[in-house]
Amino acid sequence: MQATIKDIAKKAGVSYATVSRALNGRRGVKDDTRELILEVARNMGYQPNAIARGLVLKHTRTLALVIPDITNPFFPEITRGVEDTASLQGYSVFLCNSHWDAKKEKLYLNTLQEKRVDGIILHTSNNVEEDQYTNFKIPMVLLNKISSVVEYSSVEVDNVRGGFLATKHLIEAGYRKIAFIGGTENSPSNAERKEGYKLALKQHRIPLDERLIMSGSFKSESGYENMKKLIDSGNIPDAVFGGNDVIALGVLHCAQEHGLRVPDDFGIIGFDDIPYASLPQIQLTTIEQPKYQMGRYAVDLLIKALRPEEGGEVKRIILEPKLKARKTTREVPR
Amino acid sequence: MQATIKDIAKKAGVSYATVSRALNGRRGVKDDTRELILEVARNMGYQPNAIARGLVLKHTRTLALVIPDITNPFFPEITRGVEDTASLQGYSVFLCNSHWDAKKEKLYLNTLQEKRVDGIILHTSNNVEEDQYTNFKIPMVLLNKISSVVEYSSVEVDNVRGGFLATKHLIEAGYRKIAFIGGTENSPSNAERKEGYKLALKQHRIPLDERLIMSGSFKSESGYENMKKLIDSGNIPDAVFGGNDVIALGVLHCAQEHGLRVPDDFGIIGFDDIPYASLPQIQLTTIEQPKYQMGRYAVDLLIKALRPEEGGEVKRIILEPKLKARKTTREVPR
DNA sequence: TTGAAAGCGCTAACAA
DNA sequence: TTGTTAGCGCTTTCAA
Repeated sequence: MQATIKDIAKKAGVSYATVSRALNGRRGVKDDTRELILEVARNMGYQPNAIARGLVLKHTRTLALVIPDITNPFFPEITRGVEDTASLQGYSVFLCNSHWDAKKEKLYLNTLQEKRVDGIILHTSNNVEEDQYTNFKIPMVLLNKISSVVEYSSVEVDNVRGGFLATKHLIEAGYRKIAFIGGTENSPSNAERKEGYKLALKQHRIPLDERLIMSGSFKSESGYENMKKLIDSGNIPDAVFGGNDVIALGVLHCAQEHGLRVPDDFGIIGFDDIPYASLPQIQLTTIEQPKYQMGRYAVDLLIKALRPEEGGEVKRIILEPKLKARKTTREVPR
Repeated sequence: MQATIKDIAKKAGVSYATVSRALNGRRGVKDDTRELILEVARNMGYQPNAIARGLVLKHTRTLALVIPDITNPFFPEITRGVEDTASLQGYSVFLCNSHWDAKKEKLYLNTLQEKRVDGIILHTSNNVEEDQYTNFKIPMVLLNKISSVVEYSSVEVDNVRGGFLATKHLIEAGYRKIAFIGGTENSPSNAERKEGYKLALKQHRIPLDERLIMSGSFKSESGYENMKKLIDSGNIPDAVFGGNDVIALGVLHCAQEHGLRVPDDFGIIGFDDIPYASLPQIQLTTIEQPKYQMGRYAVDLLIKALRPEEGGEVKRIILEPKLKARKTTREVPR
């Protein structure tokens, strides 16, 4: 059994209130007694019971990160950003994988409330019901936009701008027949990227061809399939903007299989800048999201919201996406 | 403020012990009162306080996973295995990144004890001091071998066998001058893989050339550098067994840069089978570790150890590594 | 500077 | 079947 404050009190011959004061560095304890108590505590290998403390203090110094799937290469860096920052500020973090499943997500949110975490960082699975996050009692910050009425603080990347940047790069590199192969239809991020795509085409007076706009899921196979459809249709684009890197890699694979020469005859750009993308054998041109920073900012926002003076207020941090021109697109002439 | 058991008791006009009984599905509560209580609880949006419960029950239904770095592609799948399994059994899991730093690891282990997690799954950073895990009060299972005297349960892959399999494959594919480019010198896993390498050479009567055995770190750059050294030395191998996939990828990059034709003139095999490895553009031959399963088994082992009847006993689960022959080695004639 | 005591929200032993 | 009560390990108020 672990030593408690009472055990120390007995051994040191003081009341346990004094032990608590000494251990917590509160003032109003004579230096001699403090030293004695600390000494005794050390000898007994005392470790404060955070559960008992949490019960009276009403906070647990615990945060939670709820994401769809840590196995998806987009999330580990965010997770590191979250964990590093939380740890620096004295918080531990629960990791929960929702498996892109709204039911599972809801279940997690519930247990996390029961465990009385101080705050939650959530990257929603899509397909979420409107009332999913209503009457929620714990501070929360979002890592992606949800279309719901509820308003939470969030840190996001400017997806419209990202989509615009991607498409503009393709155009400047001389590609003209540009397709958008996106992820899930009902994902707000996906919709915004598509919007940026349309914006860029318009600005450069390239007519929009609806047959070149596809959607599916945020997976490699979806990119492959959609690219194949495009090829089979005979209406073959000379470049593709993929809804994310994983999709883009699927497209790339399909393009190469069909003998399209990348980047000379066919350009491809992704979104996210997952670690794969920069591998020397891949060198995928993409739009970078500052993933680690997103995790970092989310924690900062959350911890600020924990302080009662600052609570309540909804803040949004919008981060800038950045073009990473690599080898799957032609060089832009200058 | 959240509703408590007392609030429910008051509203339902019963004692709060009865409420506790009803809520926990204990028998000895009249059906009518139970229904009433459940109804009231639902209306008040009651959520049990896991902290208070933990204080009296002396367990928290939480586990912790301590790994070096979730950003390292080897860990996300293990993590999923851990989290999925834990969640299925009603446990939440803390994620801690030690950054390959023994000090930080120790710090984490300490806070985790204070938070009274029920058990810990640990993949140690190397360079760990002998007494790091001694006088430790919480059940723990290890994901890699530590050279220390302390004995913990563990789930490991048979690294000697893995190293043997890798080298044997290279030999059977017709390569003769085979180098081992490993990770950190003091990593037990690394040492075991090297041992398997030597074993295979010996069995096939290929003389050991110590100049072909290199070590460094488990990073891509380390593989690149060591391969470069080999090339510069003039003593160029016709195949390399990399200490892990990331190293192997570095070696591959270097080899390609120097005009070595893979796999015809130069073969390369890794270890781990990280997600990158199977990318169509990479197709790295490697030794697979059952990562997800390792996480799963670790949790099973840990939860078993939590039950007092089964506690104490040290168990080891040794998993079989498997060859994944892909495109960076020649086909084995049959 | 120190101690006594209440109370955080819950479970469980005991009594009724 | 239900209620009373003690106690989990701690912090904090109040009094000494």
